[in-house]
Amino acid sequence: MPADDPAVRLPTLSQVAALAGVSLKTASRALNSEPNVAEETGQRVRAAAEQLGYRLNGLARELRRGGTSAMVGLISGDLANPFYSAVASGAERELRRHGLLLVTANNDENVSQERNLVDVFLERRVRALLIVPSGGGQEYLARDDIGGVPVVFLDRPPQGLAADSVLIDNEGGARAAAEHLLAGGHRRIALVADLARTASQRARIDGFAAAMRRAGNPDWDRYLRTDIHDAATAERTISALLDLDEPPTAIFTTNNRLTTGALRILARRSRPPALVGFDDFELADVVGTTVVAHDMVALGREAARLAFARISGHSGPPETVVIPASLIPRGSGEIAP
Amino acid sequence: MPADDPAVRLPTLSQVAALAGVSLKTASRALNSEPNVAEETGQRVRAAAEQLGYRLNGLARELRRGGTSAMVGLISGDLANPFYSAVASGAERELRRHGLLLVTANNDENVSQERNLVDVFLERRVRALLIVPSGGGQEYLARDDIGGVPVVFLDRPPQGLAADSVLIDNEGGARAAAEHLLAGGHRRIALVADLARTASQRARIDGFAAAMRRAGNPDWDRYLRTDIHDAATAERTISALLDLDEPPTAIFTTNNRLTTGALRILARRSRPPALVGFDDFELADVVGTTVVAHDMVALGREAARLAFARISGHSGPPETVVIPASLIPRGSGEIAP
DNA sequence: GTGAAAGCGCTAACAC
DNA sequence: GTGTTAGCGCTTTCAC
Repeated sequence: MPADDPAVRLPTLSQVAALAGVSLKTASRALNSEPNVAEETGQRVRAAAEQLGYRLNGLARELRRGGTSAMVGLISGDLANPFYSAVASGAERELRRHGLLLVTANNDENVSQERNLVDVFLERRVRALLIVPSGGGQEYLARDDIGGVPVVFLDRPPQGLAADSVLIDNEGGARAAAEHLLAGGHRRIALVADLARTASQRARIDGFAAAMRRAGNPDWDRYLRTDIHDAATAERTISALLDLDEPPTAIFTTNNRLTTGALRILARRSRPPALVGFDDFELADVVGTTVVAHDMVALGREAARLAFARISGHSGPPETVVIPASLIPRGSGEIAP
Repeated sequence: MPADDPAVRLPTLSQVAALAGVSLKTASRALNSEPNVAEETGQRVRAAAEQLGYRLNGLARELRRGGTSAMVGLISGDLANPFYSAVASGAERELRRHGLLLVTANNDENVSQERNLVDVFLERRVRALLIVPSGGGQEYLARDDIGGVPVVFLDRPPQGLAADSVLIDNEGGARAAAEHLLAGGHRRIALVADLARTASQRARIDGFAAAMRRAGNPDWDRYLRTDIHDAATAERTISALLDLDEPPTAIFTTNNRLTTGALRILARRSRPPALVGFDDFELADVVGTTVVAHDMVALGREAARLAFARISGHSGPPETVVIPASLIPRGSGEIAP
């Protein structure tokens, strides 16, 4: 039996109507529990639908209702990264409460791929777009150019565009990390950061730098390393830092991937430096890693909430929700210089 | 400007055609690069589309082409669990290669919720369903009842139904864990397992049990604990095991969540028992945890591949792909009794 | 090479 | 309370 055997084609509403001996519209009314259907008629229609195994064709409904679907698109980095999957989890749960479906796509941290995905999603007539931008300007997402589809930015603010966004308090979190290490007596503190072109990394670097300057620690940037994007590079970078003549006595890593790399290196050292990492992670409590934590599931949830408000017709100026970030001491950040 | 302002409605093909001064069908042909369009005409149509910011309405196309969409649905547990998000990541990447989109939904580990989601997905006319079943029978997914939509089962085989599936070598992996601990001289080995009603947990339990019996270790089930579903219960269960008069000298946990719970408890013990966990996890190398590892991204990828084959018309009997599971010694599993 | 007409499956508007 | 007609935006047939 070939896969496109017409015998397995799903029944349509008019087949249900025919079986029930009513008109198309009456069947529609009955199945959508609209008013003005006799109890007995409704009964008969539902029985016919049941018997045929009828399922509404959502495509047809949505086309008729205005060419818009029940889907919300999420464009982010790889879901294999726990940061993005937590966001997806929070968004999906919130959307499901409103009968909306989450469609995910991986931008491969690549701007042109991201633009492609936006086009793909718009063609599928998503109701809203949630984007963790991988960089670059987002002017092309101007409201009028995308048919008025609401867009919410996650983790990084939009560039060249005003739109709803949900951000982490990157600057505050990084400042807290710096102040914690300074208070612990550290002066030679290394900052190991990811791609400096992303706004979130920049904010973390800036927050850290501000705290350092305020503490009268001006040449801290001897130990500044940015654009470290993968774990292997992080490991090499940190090894090199520790092999300096005057090695840092503490390290601040600005995301979970870099923190993981750091842990691999520090585990092999007999007298490791202090470590604070941005982003909490599974087992951080077991390993005893001090982190700047924030609720990533909440980030996704809030983004979905903003999107739903817009879908429901809420207008008004763009809103920004800030997710707090706070330091959790667990040992690694409390090692003395 | 209200959100439903008609001014922001996306332009349609006939508007493009009108602007280009050609018929609807010619515009369609030009934009789909079909043959029999004069070079100059195509030029004009593309210019008009560009000028209006035209985007194809995928809903309409798919309705006309037979009521089937470009989406593949994935129903699994919470994406916040790295197991499921790795599966989603692998599936999404593979589907994207074929122009398909992944729609995810969380079954909350709940059978009736899962049936709901299947209905929702079928209404949206997904091209295929990928399911990590949360339990129960799947007779309702019989091919003819769901309009011939291909279904692929992940991690757990279908019940009451023959269908494609991608499984982990649960039994072999569990056996390897048991044999490793036995070879290390352990006899009192605890088995801490999740919900025994799921086939994957059952296979892990069975593989372990078989190895125990073969080793002449018949009353091993003194230390058998099943239906431990959350980390807190796992922690309590393991604490209780270690407080027995004759405590186990080794523990085998049958998934990543339980392993995490075990690590929390063992970290506080001065002389911890040996530990082997099913499922690899981030930082397992840093923590030094011996695990039974398998490629979860590959699991998602293979499932997507099977689904795509069916979508492309491949018929034939159901296929089963088995993802190998192998033990990686990292220290915790090599502790002597 | 191009176009007119029909129709995918459904819902909205307006009869009766 | 029920039915008829039209049409969402597109592709398919068939004519020119």
